[in-house]
Amino acid sequence: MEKRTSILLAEDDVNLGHLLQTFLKSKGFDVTLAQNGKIAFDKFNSDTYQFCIFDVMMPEMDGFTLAKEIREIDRKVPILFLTAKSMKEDKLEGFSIGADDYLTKPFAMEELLARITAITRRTETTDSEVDQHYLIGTIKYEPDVRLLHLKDEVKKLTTKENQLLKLLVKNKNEILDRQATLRAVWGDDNYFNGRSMDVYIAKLRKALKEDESIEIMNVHGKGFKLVVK
Amino acid sequence: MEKRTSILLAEDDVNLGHLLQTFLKSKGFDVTLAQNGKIAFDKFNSDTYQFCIFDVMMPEMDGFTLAKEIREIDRKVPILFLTAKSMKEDKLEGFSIGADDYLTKPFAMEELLARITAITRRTETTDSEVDQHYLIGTIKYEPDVRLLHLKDEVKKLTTKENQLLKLLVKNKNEILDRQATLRAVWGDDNYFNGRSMDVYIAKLRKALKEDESIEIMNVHGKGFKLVVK
DNA sequence: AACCGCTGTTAAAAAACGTTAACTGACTCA
DNA sequence: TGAGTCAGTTAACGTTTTTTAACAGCGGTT
Repeated sequence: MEKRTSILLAEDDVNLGHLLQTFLKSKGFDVTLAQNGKIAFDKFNSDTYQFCIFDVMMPEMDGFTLAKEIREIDRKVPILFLTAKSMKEDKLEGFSIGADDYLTKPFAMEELLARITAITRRTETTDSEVDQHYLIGTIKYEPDVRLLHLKDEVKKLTTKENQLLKLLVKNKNEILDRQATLRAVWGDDNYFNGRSMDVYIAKLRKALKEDESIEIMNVHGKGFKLVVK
Repeated sequence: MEKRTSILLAEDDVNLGHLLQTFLKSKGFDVTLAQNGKIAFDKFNSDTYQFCIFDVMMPEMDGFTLAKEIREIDRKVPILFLTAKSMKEDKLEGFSIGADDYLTKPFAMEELLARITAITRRTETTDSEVDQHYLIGTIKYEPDVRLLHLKDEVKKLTTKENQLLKLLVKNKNEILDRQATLRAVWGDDNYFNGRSMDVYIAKLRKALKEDESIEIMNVHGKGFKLVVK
């Protein structure tokens, strides 16, 4: 079976949105269209994307804010901004957030395609296994199908377990920020969601405890860190 | 499992950042990318790195300031600067801070690699065990897993105990500056954090007291010094 | 000696986290 | 339609970690 690069496209202009979606699909990409930043953020956190294209100006949540939120939990996924303004400050702000590229409207479709392929070629050597799977110590983990291959069982993870573990794994050996995680997985970082997250951390620890070398350690006041000795 | 030299790369230009990250990863390094100096400083203080590459010009906190802060608490970790300017004053300022090398943009990837291997070869003789562990007198200490191997117990250190002890050990036999430590571990050097630090010094003294030859001595008004007789 | 800022230590208070179990709402399926 | 299941949240209780308070001692200065 052949899997394709999936792109998350956040664009509030429905006309342009559909146009781009149709074009990119015809070029062999899986394209998910989100009407605004909030929807895009939710989609990013519930599925897996290899690439992001964000319009800068959008209702609910603009492209910059969206990118900032995403960068807190994923420092690698390529982000390309679309903007009507060509102001340099905008560009600077975008790049300091962690943009990989920029395109000023109006632009040619082929131009967009060229940038996407340029960026994906750059990143695909290292990690971009399109069929995502990880090894946590000796335990195989497939986030896309939410499966954890234990010694004598294949454990099916729930949505929340999977979202949380995916973030931990993507940020292995680094601190996964508590607030950012709550916003990404629970949508809001209030007290109760915090407690809920702690419950899920306990569940994951239990699920992973068959491999002694795996530890989800707490960094007081900051977040959690997945370490494998 | 095989552990690799981990590099902290502070670069605000995401294009270049990813490019370098990808390249260095392909060459066998663990590379953590930070978008600006502040993020880099936090990462440096919560994880362990064998090498630093800092862009000089960055938002939030520039490469020189970052290096200065780090040099106050770690005088050994190799720092290599990337700069667009080739001005001699810059070079001088960088070297006076304690830079190990310099690279002026644009540069060839292989050039960077050559400098890194040159520097790591130079320093690895002394201490660079990639799998970090220290001996404080007779007590084994593993900062990455926050463990202190005492005579008849393996003590788990808390986040703060570990951060503080790591700094003391890295600055063994030298004065660990009070203000710099507070900024590194507590983020701010106000009065209460100072008192909190004194409490933690007391805790560490208690934890290490089984080995009579270890002493955390105070240097009035300056800071603390870990000495092993 | 008298003073004042700095440090040592212990205890209490306050947050933050760990864990288990009860609860809730949604869905399933006889 | 109503018992059963399941994911997720909330409650409850315990523990750990960190901060703040309180008091005592120390070091340098005048």
